[in-house]
Amino acid sequence: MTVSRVINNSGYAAAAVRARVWAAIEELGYVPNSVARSLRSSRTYTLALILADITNPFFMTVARGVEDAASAAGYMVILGNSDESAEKEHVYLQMLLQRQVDGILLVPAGDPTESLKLIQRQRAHVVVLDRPARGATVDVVRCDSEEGSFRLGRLLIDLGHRRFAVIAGAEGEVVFDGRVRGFVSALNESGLGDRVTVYHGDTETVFHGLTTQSSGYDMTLQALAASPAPTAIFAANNFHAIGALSALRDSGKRVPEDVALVAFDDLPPVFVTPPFLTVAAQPAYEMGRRAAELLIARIDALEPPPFQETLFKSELIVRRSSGGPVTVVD
Amino acid sequence: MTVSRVINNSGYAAAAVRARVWAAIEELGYVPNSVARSLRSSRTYTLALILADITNPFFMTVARGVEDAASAAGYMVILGNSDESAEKEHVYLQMLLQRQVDGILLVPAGDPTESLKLIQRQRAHVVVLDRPARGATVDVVRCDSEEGSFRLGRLLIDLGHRRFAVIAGAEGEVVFDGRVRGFVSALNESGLGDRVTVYHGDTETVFHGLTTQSSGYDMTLQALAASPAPTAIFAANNFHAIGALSALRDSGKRVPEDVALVAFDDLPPVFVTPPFLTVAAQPAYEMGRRAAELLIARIDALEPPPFQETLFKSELIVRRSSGGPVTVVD
DNA sequence: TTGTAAGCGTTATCAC
DNA sequence: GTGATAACGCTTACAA
Repeated sequence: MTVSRVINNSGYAAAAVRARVWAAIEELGYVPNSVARSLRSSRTYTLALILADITNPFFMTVARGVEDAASAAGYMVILGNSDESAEKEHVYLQMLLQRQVDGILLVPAGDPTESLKLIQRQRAHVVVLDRPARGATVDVVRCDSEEGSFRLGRLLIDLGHRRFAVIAGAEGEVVFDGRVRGFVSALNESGLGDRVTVYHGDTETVFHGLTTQSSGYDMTLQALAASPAPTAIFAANNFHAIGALSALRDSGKRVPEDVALVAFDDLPPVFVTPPFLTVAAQPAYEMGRRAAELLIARIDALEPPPFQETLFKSELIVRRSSGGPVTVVD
Repeated sequence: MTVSRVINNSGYAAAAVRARVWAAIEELGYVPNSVARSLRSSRTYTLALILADITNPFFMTVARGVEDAASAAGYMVILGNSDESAEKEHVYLQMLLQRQVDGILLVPAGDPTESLKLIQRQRAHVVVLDRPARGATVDVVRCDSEEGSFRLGRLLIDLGHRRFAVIAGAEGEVVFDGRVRGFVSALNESGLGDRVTVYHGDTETVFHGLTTQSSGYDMTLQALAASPAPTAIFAANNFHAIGALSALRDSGKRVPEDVALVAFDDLPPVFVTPPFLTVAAQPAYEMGRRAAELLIARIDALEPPPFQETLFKSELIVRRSSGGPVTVVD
């Protein structure tokens, strides 16, 4: 007991005793057992981060933000890749709740209600990351994709484009839906709603690096074959954009001279030389950090603060791929 | 007790009782507490992965391999970024050992002996990843950088190059040293050892995305200013390579027509379109997976298998940046 | 200022 | 087949 008090620096302990305790700790190489501590205190100082795939540069950056915030507050982070499978997510959740993690940062694979119910029944804390959680009572940290996509649409319109293609993931995926909606509503607002064709990948291609990329490739070829062909393409995420770039190159189209290309989601600047794509970039690191901070604040809070949705704005980064003003005869 | 037996499917339990137990579990939403279980069994089914920076595409891929192997075996993974700081590594280690993780996958920031001593004193298991652990009794999983770099050197020689620059991280960093050594020894073998200048970044630039990139940029400018100027450059990692590409572009040099460029470490294909760099690529995913499998095998082993070093070969991927045969008058 | 008792939720052991 | 008992290592509450 005295040792416990010394280690935790709580309660009384004579200076002499304290010194002796530390000496003994040093000599014996004693390491406190946090498992026992957790059992007693029902606090593990452990968070979990469930995301689609750490291999996606967006999530990788989010993860770094989460980890930084967590470790600054003395928490550790367990990582899980759901691969956009609600079932995998469910399995992770089970394991995590058994482990009594203090909180979970969840990028939900599908409809989050089931998962949230599970989590909240165990009285664990959650923050939903990157995606909306309609009608649920949780903290949400995400980026306003709709608004970012809207601005990309406006940009293309202002440059003079009048024929558009959108290449996106499966219909019904919240994230893609928001992006498509934002882009299209910019067109609608200018009375160009009938000048756009939206291509959807299948459910397999949701955010999976190579898969999504090749799906982006295929859809771009389709779009280019249409008549009249689009003069501008909006790729709903970075993998799609890369696939689109390949397809355009293979079709002998120059970007941006022949076809303009804009995308949602930036690639970290280290990877692309020179940065080329015009994008609406999500503040991935900040999102991760904020989500973790929010979660920790909720965990530490004596009385639960009201739930809130933190909506980041994406940053419009205009680079070469969107090109300059064009004159479209149509 | 009976409940415990039913849940773990161990020992006797009448079918009727078992059914009643499961029914009750369902009804009450009972979730077993693995913290208590761990306290009792001194097994947490948790691994830790300490790496330099998850934001590095190499480590990100390693992490995915680790996570896949771990979750397949029922383990969870705690992630830690050391940022190449031995001190941060030490802090993580302390926390992890307190948490009684079953095993640690360590990409050591500096000399690993201290860390290994710490880990082994707690009777936790370790696998050292990506870097050698000279003279230590541990499992090591890494890639033979020296051999891969050697082959890149040979490639350039065979193409006819006779003036080389090497841009690398700080001298004394094991990883860079190996790569430089491999490359230079290829030159030595052909009597070209005096035709190479090796540039070293400072210790700040070890594997940190933007920092390393800009250091690669600077070193490349230096190399190009030398007289006679190199006709081929070897970048010791992917960030250096990207910095080199920028510097070459900004200097008006075409790659590979004016200067050939090869690099160690590939970038995942999603990041680069079209794949352009000639590289010695490490099998990052496989390395992570294998390391985790090895660690788990050791944890589960009744009697400890002998320690082993698993040395992967890097794959030589010849792409455009190395160019075709050249005739160097020198 | 220090130490005793009890309990956190499991499971190994052994009686019933 | 089932259940009582103790123990894993810690901390809260209270007694000395």
